[in-house]
Amino acid sequence: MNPKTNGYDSGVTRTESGARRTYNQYCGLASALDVLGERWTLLIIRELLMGPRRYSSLLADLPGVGTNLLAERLKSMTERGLVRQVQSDSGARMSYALTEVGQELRPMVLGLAKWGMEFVGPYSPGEVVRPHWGFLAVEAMFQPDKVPDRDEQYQFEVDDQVFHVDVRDGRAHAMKGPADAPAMIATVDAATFIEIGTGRKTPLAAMVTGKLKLDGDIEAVLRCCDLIGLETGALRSHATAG
Amino acid sequence: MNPKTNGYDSGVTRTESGARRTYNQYCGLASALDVLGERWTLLIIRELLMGPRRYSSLLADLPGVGTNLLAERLKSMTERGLVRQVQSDSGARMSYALTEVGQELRPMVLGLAKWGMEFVGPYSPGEVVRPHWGFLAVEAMFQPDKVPDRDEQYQFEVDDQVFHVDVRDGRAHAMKGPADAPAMIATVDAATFIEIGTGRKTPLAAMVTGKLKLDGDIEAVLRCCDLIGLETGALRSHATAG
DNA sequence: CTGCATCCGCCTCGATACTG
DNA sequence: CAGTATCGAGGCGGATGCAG
Repeated sequence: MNPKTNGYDSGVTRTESGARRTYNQYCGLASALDVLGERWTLLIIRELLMGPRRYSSLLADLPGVGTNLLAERLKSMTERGLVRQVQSDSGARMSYALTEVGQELRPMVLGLAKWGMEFVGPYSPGEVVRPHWGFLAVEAMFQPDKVPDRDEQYQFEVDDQVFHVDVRDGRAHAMKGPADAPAMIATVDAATFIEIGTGRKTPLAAMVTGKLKLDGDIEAVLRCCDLIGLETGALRSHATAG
Repeated sequence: MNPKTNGYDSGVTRTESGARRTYNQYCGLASALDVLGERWTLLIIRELLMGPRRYSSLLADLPGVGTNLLAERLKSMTERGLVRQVQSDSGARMSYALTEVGQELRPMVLGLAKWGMEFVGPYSPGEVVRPHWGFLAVEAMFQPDKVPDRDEQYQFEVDDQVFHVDVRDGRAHAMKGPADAPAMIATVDAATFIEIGTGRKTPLAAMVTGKLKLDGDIEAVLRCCDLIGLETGALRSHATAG
């Protein structure tokens, strides 16, 4: 509409001390991306969504980040109120935790994680996998309209990490740690777990190759698969056949 | 062997033709960010969420992007199946439109836009504003539990753009173009509209300074404000007083 | 050892010029 | 109008330094 003389400054805003690249747009999404859009930021938030983490722990689970960049991102996120430093439970060392504002990103992060499942290819050695990412994957895959009627728990043991899904009053929640009385226990390695989540591998196929072990009531297994949107046709017929 | 080039770089995957920086993580979010995380990509999707757009139109509404980068992003998004080229309604020229996969990003984009509202400061001349961003702002601000009982329409005229909210059967939808029978018409400039959305300015304050004009039933205005989460206390008392 | 800060090479980005 | 080509600047990644 206007010619190019509408007085903007080329999309880059610069200050004396910290040069920071902003979109310079008066818009909620642009402002959100000014905060979150730089490299690694949302992955750091993904890590912190599962609880407070130490600097070195973040560094270990985000290979390639570079220590200076991680420190700079954490500082920036702290200044903007997404992250705060908290006392680590064991000792006087500090951990980083999400603030309320940071926690508000959970639904969007989960939505992006689910959306991105479609772009996850077959697992290739050399790619980084962490078992606790399966926790978020399960949370992202919840089908709100498929929550079982009965209250029960499903436990997942992914590599060395244990978490469970708690179904209660028609709602499902993902929780860290073991369940009190799991109706089903799935034991699996992290890569296979993600691979099943993407739909590239069915639970049955993973069981056949020995990558996945399922203990407990077969009906509970099927309800759990329905809850997280996994295909159960082959598994169902296999169960009745076996 | 050169010690700097031994092995492979973690975090960077390189192919012969197009070098592309990926997180190299077997995770849905990381894959999503490999697709969406580069600069300008999500802002291009924001533009396309409101309908097909021409190349030059995108360029005009994304100042600072640089033509090469816009072309490269559109090509990449087309290859990945987020975007496709469609026939423009007027003439044989091509426009860019979101595919089904691209449309699936709407809730996450709206969520981020709403979240980012908190980081939008007061409007400073020099920042870019576009009236159609108000369309997305309204969509992002919908309070699903505050949809009015009665079916009605609210029309918004932001600079030269007209859109409306259609309330029907307990659901609200944002639509392009004028309403059939609007119960309320708001006329406002784009900057003020976003400023109200962020909560930095109340509708009443904007009316007093002449930036916002509200026509129609005062009760409809109040219902509309409730629907999009705007503070109505002062407006309500002002209406009864006047 | 943890939690950063500094330095350096490279790749992405942004602006301009240019072409069909 | 719809891009492609080019080039300088700076963000990013990796290695290293250093204080507590």
